[in-house]
Amino acid sequence: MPTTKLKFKSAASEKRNRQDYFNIAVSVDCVILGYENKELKVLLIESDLEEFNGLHSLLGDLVDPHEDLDAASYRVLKDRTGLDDVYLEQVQSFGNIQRHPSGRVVTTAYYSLVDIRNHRLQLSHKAVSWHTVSEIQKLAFDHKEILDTCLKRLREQVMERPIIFNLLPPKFSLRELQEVYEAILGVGLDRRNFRKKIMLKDWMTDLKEMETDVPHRPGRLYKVGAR
Amino acid sequence: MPTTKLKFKSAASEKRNRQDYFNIAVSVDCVILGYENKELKVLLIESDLEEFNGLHSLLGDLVDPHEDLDAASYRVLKDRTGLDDVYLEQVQSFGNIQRHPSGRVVTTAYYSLVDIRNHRLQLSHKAVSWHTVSEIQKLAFDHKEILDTCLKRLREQVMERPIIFNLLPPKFSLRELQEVYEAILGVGLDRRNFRKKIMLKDWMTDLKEMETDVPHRPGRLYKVGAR
DNA sequence: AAGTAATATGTATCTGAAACACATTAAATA
DNA sequence: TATTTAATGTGTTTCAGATACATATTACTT
Repeated sequence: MPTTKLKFKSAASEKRNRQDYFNIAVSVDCVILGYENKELKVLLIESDLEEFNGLHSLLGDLVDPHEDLDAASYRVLKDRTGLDDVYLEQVQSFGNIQRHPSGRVVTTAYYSLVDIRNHRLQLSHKAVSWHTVSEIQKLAFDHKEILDTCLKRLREQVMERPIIFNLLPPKFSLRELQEVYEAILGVGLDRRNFRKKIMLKDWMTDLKEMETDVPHRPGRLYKVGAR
Repeated sequence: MPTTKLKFKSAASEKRNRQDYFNIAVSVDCVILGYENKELKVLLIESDLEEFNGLHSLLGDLVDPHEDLDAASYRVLKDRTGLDDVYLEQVQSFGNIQRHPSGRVVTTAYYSLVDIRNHRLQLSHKAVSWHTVSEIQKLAFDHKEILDTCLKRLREQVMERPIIFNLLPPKFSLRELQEVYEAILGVGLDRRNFRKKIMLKDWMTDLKEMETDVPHRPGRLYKVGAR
């Protein structure tokens, strides 16, 4: 705990005392995304606030004064999913006065991509469950806006950086990969053009293995990573 | 001031009481950018903390519990420059434990583009001044990292959205516009290709006027906005 | 053995980006 | 007044990436 006074010299800070400035709580909210049955899913919890009775909300928590902001989002993810080696990226902060009915809370949103079929994934609580992103109409707090903002950022980044593989199992076919892209981008893609484009990026390695248990001609399997 | 208890149910929040969670201060920091003499400039203030003696820092302030996060950044900008109709965009939040030597402060960074030659622009304080971005080596706090992050975002957006015009006076030539792009992107651009590309965007209107007071053939003047 | 459904691959076309050259204009200079 | 200078203003060619599109192949199913 700091004992030194914070020094800020604006008009606003001069007319208020130090205690006032610790009347804002800081939280993180995680948009934890998964992919299953050709649909993008997000992990939600039933809101426990009366104001939001029946609505779901993102997974979040207040930030401990002794932990880094990023660390708080990793903690939420670890607590809720059991996973600690996942992709997590800060998107934006939301700080309207009235966004939390119980008090002033400024939250920072992160999005994360996890493999739903990963056997280490264990949900922390019965009230936590996967929801199809495209079917979500309304969420508690400003969480629908946060979700939409994170999805927009994800769509912008998904062709720029090799992050999508976090949604897939270690071995995957090009068909599966394309279906994930289609679920995220919300458009159909030409298979031949998709393959050329994705192959040029050098994000995957051919495992020289074939799919099994598919009711049709099996495709090649790939793993993430060059070489 | 909320009287209801904040309800959060994680392991971390259960083992701490409410007061602990108001021990994080929230601030905003503004990367206020201008353009002059073919160089990108940023508005800095001399740090008043002993730890950062001699170093400059970005313009920021603590957020008032009764103001929106975005409103706080507008207030900082208004207080420091006198301008209230400027482009301002949130970039990212920075929340490492030790980023502020006097206590725990989570800050949200914004960048802003202003016309240095705007006559309404008035700096609030003698210690506030413009610095050439490319010459900045070190800043107080983590402000160098914040600056770099904002510049990166600016470079990503400058060809996507018509924001660069905020750096220019109401009437400008294509040469001036290109020079601003070159200053931001840090590269030289081909004049003919630049013109074609920028014209296709429909961001500007031909004023049917010519430059005056230039020691060479005068160029056409444009203003921002289609039609 | 035939049918089905998916994999695998190649080519022609279009669009935007990049490279590049010359005529024009106004001011400065001789 | 003619010449020089330095910038404006425009067009074409080339290249790369994106898009549109068709046929042969393979494994399973019937």
